[in-house]
Amino acid sequence: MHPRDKHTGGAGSTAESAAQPLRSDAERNRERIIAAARTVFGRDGLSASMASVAREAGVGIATMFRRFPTKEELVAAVFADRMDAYVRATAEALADPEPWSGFTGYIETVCAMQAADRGFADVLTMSLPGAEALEACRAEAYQGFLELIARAKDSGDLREDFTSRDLVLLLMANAGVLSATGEDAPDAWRRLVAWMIQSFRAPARGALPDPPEDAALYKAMRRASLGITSLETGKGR
Amino acid sequence: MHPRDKHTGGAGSTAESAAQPLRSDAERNRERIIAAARTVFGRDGLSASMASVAREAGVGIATMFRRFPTKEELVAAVFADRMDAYVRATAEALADPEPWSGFTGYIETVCAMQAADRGFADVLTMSLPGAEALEACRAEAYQGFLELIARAKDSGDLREDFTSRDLVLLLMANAGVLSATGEDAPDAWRRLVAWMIQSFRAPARGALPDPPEDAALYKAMRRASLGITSLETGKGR
DNA sequence: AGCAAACCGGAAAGCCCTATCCGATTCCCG
DNA sequence: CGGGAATCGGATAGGGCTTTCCGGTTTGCT
Repeated sequence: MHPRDKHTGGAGSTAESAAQPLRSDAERNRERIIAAARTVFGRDGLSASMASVAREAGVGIATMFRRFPTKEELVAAVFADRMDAYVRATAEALADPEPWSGFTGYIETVCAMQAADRGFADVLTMSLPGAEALEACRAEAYQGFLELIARAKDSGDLREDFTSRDLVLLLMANAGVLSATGEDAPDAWRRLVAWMIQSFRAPARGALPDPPEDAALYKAMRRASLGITSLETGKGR
Repeated sequence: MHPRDKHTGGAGSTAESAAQPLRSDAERNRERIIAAARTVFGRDGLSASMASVAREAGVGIATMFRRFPTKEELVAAVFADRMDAYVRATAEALADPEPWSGFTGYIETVCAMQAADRGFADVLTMSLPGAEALEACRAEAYQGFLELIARAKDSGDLREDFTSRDLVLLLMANAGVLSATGEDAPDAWRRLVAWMIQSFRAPARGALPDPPEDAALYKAMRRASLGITSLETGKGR
């Protein structure tokens, strides 16, 4: 009766906590893979290939897929701590006695996190259906952000027509600026964010087109999920 | 110069030097390729492969490369008329007696053009060193936009700290929103643009981080250009 | 040690892309 | 209407990426 049998079966792997301990060499490789993925995803975004991560890690391709059968599992493992920080940021923002500076500080923090890691910028603008832990964090942060919005509106600093979807819009816009400017203008995003934040401030300067529906945005994020295997084109009648 | 001849029938195509008329079947295929590219680039952006265009056009791959040895040449041929419209938009905006509405109308028009064609959205945010005609149009439109800015500042409607680089930033941000939302929230971009335009309006609501240097932005656009073979896409892309 | 399970990583299969080659086909003009 | 030249497009070479398979190696427990 070896406690170390075939394992797994059901338990996924995302939450390694309760899983069977890996053999020492396997665990070592796992760490190397995650470290390599952190580097590669941070530099190239989530579009980086699994093969390039394996190369960077110096392990065989098979080892890569054995440990992380899907890219989403790898992404979940790599960005778990970033997502924790993401959630923590809402708590910190809510701790700010000043509603408006809490609100703007949060937005700046999140956008800065995007700027610091191209992979994380991608994570924030696409849903990863296979990584429940990440999605749960996203939902939690979302709740916190709703609270930030409410506080900032109550204090009269935030425009009444601001909605949580506007943050998603900003994250997508920021991701666009970041991926376009890259290393060449690493602070360009700060200017975009500043423009937006000044516009969010009450009083309103005019009407705005309606924001997209929640469902539509969610759908968009899912569609974008992971160009895993063949971007999305595949057309060809 | 804008008089880019329509190359209908007789002579003159985009870059073919002395321009000897193509044989009828060659010309027919050329048109089919451009039409197909218009469709494919519009749907998938410039990251679409040459092969997929050839497939869509129903011609052999070799025919594709014979007519358009580089992707940039194809892009130039496909978006020549779009770029003309792009330049024309500045003239129309300058014709508006109201400086502010001319300014905002121009921005909205350009962003709408991005929304209408993912390929064009890419064209506007990356430089195509190999497509001189397009780059010339870009430069011409740029001059016109400088004029729009001057007028809007003179009338006191536009913030003094707005610079032409802010339009580039907005185009990149808009491209990000468009590629993230796609078909699922096709009007989301309008909200982003409205937020930004309201922020551009004088009086200023606060200081802004410095915009990126012109050289840095140009470098970024060049880097993004069209990396020989892959990278993004896939961006993604 | 000694051994079996767990693990490693190269190789291979399958798919898509770029770019070039070359025999077969089509066009155009005399 | 016939022939040479311009074109066509399948085929091929060369790379990447994903995913699976399998013989050889390492680990950990007895």
